[in-house]
Amino acid sequence: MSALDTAVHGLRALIAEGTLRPGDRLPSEGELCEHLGVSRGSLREGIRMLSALGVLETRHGSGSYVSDLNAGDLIGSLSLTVGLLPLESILELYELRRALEAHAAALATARISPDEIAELEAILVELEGTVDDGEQSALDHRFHMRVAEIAGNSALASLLAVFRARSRAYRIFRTESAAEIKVLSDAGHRSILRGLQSRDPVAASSAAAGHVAQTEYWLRKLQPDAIGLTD
Amino acid sequence: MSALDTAVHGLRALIAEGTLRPGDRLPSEGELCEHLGVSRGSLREGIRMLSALGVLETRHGSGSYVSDLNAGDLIGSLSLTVGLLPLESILELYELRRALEAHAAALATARISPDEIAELEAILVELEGTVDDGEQSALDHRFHMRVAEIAGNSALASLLAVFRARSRAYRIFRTESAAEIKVLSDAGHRSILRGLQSRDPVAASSAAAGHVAQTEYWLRKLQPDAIGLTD
DNA sequence: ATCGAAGAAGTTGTTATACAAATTGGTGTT
DNA sequence: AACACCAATTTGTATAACAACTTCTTCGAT
Repeated sequence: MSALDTAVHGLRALIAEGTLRPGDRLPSEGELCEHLGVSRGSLREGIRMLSALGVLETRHGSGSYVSDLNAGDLIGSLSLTVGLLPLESILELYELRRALEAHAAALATARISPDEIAELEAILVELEGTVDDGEQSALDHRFHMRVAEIAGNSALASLLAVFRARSRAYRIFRTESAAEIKVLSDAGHRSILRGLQSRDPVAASSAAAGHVAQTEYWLRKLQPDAIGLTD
Repeated sequence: MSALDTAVHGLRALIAEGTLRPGDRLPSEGELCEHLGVSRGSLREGIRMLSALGVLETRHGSGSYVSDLNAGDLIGSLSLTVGLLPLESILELYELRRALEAHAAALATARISPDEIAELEAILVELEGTVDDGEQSALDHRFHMRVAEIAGNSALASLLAVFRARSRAYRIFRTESAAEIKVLSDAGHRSILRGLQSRDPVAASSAAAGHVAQTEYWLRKLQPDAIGLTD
């Protein structure tokens, strides 16, 4: 077993067995080196691996701390890498997104409050009133994020946030089909909101699925044009 | 910007802009240090972060290589950390799993072949004939994994594999309700397979959703007993 | 007594150096 | 052509030293 493996497994074990709990500060690097029997360099590489995965957080001059271990944050650690996926993988993620957005919409119908309905309404009004592609993208993002948050499952919201972050890189609102896209996109959002208002989970989820499928269709169609900045 | 950030962003940029492609070997650590202007230690920490996320792979004595960048492998990198999540998060993941297994079953109805149906049938026969909890868990795992693979979306299959890996830690087949669980579990699997055989996506997906919901119910109910080995 | 500045101690961040361990490619022998 | 061997390259590991930051204590002024 390599020194790096020793460090990673050792640290992970300290958390898994409860010796270190979320929020706790790890012993200093010096102590951990002695405890695990590895050099400081190897230990630091191990700490970095776990911090890349969202398990640890390090503060310069203070120490390393165990993160709040929740599904949402751990899933969020994927956001650094999804930007590297090729278009083929993105389309796979769209298929997932379709199922997840539909599920989120269905869950949201059961939990949404009048205030939240008004909030979504306000977002849509603003979205329908703008033609700037950057604003459209941002408001579209906010609308879907709020629905996912209202659904009340942080893992679901994080997963959708990761997927959407990647999708936004392909700016379909900037293509020559932008006008047509906006009309159908606005209608799709309205349809989702109607489903939420009437507390009809089937209507909301099918509207969400249809909306994502529509976006996916445009992305496939405009693929050559849309691939712009990978950020 | 810290030296570590310089290293991570520098490496990521080399991949994002296409200078380094999947399968390529990175320049040696010495060259990268000079190119990025950081020390070897900082560079190595950066490489470790990206390898923890499934973007790079390092071979002792040979070099570091860019991984096959696909959604499945990147999602698979979560498997190291989901084992650290508390039960509360696991139940969130179950809700996701319910939606995803249902989606996978629906997709599978459209793509499954007669051979694959026979394969699933064989797994169920074996599963129904055993009472050993380890075998039951393994066969249950194989059945669901095959369905996810047949669905043809590697990101979906990986995500479900990650979730299921965590669920298996809570060995509900070993509780005092094992007998009752086995009867309903077997029936649930049969129901899913019937949906696949008849190529009825609604039947298959609702059977899958019901099966997961049933498992989730048992986990909630047996929570105190079931929490055994986290590994 | 309270507040604030200064400083000491502790911790992580970064670099440099040296050597061990593994792979790779070539070389020469059979 | 096959094999063993060696040399070069590369990653793995350890150690040392110092910089940068945080935290807490101490001390002094108000």
